[in-house]
Amino acid sequence: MTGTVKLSDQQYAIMQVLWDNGSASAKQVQIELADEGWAHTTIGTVLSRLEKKDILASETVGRERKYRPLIQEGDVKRSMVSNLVSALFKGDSKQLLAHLLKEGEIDKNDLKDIGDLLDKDK
Amino acid sequence: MTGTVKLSDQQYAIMQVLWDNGSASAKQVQIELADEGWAHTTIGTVLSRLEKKDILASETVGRERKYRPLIQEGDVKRSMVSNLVSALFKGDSKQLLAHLLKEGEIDKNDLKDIGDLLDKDK
DNA sequence: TGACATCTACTACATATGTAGTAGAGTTAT
DNA sequence: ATAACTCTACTACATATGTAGTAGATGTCA
Repeated sequence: MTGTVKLSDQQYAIMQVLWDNGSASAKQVQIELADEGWAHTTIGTVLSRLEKKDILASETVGRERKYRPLIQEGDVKRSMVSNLVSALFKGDSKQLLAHLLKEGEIDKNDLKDIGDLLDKDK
Repeated sequence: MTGTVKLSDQQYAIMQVLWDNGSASAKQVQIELADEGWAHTTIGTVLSRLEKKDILASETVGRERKYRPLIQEGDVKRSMVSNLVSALFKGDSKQLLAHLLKEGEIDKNDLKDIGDLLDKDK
């Protein structure tokens, strides 16, 4: 069981860098997330905390300390989306879909496109 | 601007009772959320905090203190879904839709049903 | 090798949240 | 009226998070 993982936006953004790269140094994270304007020490703190919670592991490779995710992005997504659906849509994903349509986040064509993709992949 | 509202699961559950009823007393909330097993004082604390943040208002009506939401459920949903899509799906709602399909949360028939509904409503 | 640059670990502090006890005001039943 | 009950306000405390400074370890360049 992967259990329920829930990350803050900040934590997710940082994990995203690790996922995208397989693993990364604090420096790399800092560079890729430069837009956010977080102090490098802030990134370091968040990384340590995630390590303490076994969400990632770190090891020194040569002179670099590499941070490596211990959980899969897909698992976290599943867990977080599922959590949102439970909390906001009474556990009914179709209501989320309906919401997306109603808010114009997606439209009928998107539905159709994805339906077509499914047919093809099958 | 409604700004960005983000509620914890617990806060959302409590607001949900207010939204469903227009407004409600702490007692009512407590009863409707009995399953959660929260102490009534816990509900009270959460209600006060939400009031302090102008997410709800309270007024004494007769001998009852009624709590009334100051923000709409739709706005909170929009805001929270949008936040999730930004954080997890690079802001692309279609990716969320794809995720739901991939995880089997919804299937092709759901897509079709909703598409039909849209046609009808139009 | 000594001054400087890097990087991580540790410390610090404010806010948010989960959780609930206690006190005090008001209500009610006998 | 007085004891019992109800309800909210206040207090309390632990954990999580956002944010970042400082110190100490290590690496690098002149």
